[in-house]
Amino acid sequence: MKRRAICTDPSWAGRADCVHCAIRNRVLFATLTVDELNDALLEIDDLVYRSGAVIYRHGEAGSALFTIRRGMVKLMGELPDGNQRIVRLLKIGDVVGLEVAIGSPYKHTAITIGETELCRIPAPVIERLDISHPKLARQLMVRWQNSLDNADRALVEFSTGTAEVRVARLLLHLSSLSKDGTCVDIGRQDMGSMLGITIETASRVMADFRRRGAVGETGRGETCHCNVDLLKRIASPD
Amino acid sequence: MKRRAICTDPSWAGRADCVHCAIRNRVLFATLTVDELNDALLEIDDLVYRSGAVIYRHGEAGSALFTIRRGMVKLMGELPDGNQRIVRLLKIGDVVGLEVAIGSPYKHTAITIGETELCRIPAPVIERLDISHPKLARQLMVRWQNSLDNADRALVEFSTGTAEVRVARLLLHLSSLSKDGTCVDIGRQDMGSMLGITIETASRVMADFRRRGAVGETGRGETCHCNVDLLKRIASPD
DNA sequence: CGTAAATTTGAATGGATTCAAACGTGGTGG
DNA sequence: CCACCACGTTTGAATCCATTCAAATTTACG
Repeated sequence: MKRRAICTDPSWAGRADCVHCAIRNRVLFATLTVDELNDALLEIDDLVYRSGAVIYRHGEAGSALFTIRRGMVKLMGELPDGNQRIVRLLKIGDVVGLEVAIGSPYKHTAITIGETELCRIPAPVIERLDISHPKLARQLMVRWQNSLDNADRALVEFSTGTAEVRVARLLLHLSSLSKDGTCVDIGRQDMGSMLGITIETASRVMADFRRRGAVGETGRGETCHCNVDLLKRIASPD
Repeated sequence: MKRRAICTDPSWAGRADCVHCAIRNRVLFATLTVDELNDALLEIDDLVYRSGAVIYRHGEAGSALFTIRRGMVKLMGELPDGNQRIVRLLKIGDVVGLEVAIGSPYKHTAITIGETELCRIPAPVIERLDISHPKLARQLMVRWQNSLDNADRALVEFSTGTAEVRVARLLLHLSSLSKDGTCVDIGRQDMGSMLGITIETASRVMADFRRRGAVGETGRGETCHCNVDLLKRIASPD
């Protein structure tokens, strides 16, 4: 189930437009002017999904793409034999479901990690803006390249080396998303699915990291503190 | 070293334009008209690289992108600690170095597999066409999505499961590029680098496949014949 | 408070790596 | 033409890392 909300950001709660959005300079419409935006505003919803909610499923005809305002989204790739793997983790400012911009059905199943707030942008809005505002096309291309960089990173960093090295690299990646060393604890299941290892191995490595002081508790159960220097040394042994 | 050639395709040898190109409907300029193409023709070179040649290196400022007319290209991703991994294999009709279209430096090191013929398209040509012909922008987006699909596939199919399963899936992928069951033999080194396994393991699996009749010789040393049905059964065990 | 789900830990197994050596092939120079 | 070297491939044996299966423990939540 998903809950409808007209913007839950405290700084501009109650407004239904992107103009005053706190993360506007980081999202798809960064290059559009206020006037240009007004066309699209009426059709853009701000939605809050609970943790573990399915945004869309692999193969569905894509009717909209999304921008992440808060939280995180995992894209799941599925094998013919059933078991699946996390292909990418998307964070604040990232676009979910970019493929609908070229009329393609969704290529993954998108699931939220933690309570997540999304702006839902219907495909026709993109089409319309695309024709009238060539700058948006460039923004879309930048997004595609960004996704591609992430995908390549998942291959090179998160699918190569020992389990220990992979976990270290993932923790470094997650902690780089926030200023301080804190990073969201994404659960052993997701960790394993992202790194191509089992949940038991992920758990063992994390337990070992805790013993060695590479990670520590932050107090809140959802986050953990990372010893960046030590993790870096583990991630690329000289 | 690379050798300059004004189109080596026998069917239109000697011509210096794309209009009569045998694979034009599969490449970037498929949607452009003859008139629209004429602007760009003078600056587009047709180049033949020998096997194992470096087209460009990771981090270089991208001055051009390329279309593959013949042969194959591997994109190498590099880890900070030196060792590298094949991120993607590009085939006929694919674009190499798409990132220069948004002004980015090259994200990989691109190396040819077998003698390979490329059309070199300078970045300014893309920029110019992009402004005057909005259809090209869409073609570029389609290419990006294509690369993304390949990247995701590398993760889900080629980096998950046992070595046996991965090799089977790679052979199926390679054989799907040609009509019959033949597929280019990409060498154990590349095979391992693509699947995240060692050359010894790749060699052992291939030897086993030969014994079981999953692959056979074609006579020429560069290609091998695949038993698609058997490989499919190995690739996804029920 | 009690049940379901996620995490942790242990012990045995298995698959891939590592290190080593043998093999085949293509090219170079005597 | 053949010896010789370089290079990629193949095969073997020992080791190591991750998985599997199982059980215990903790956490989340109605």
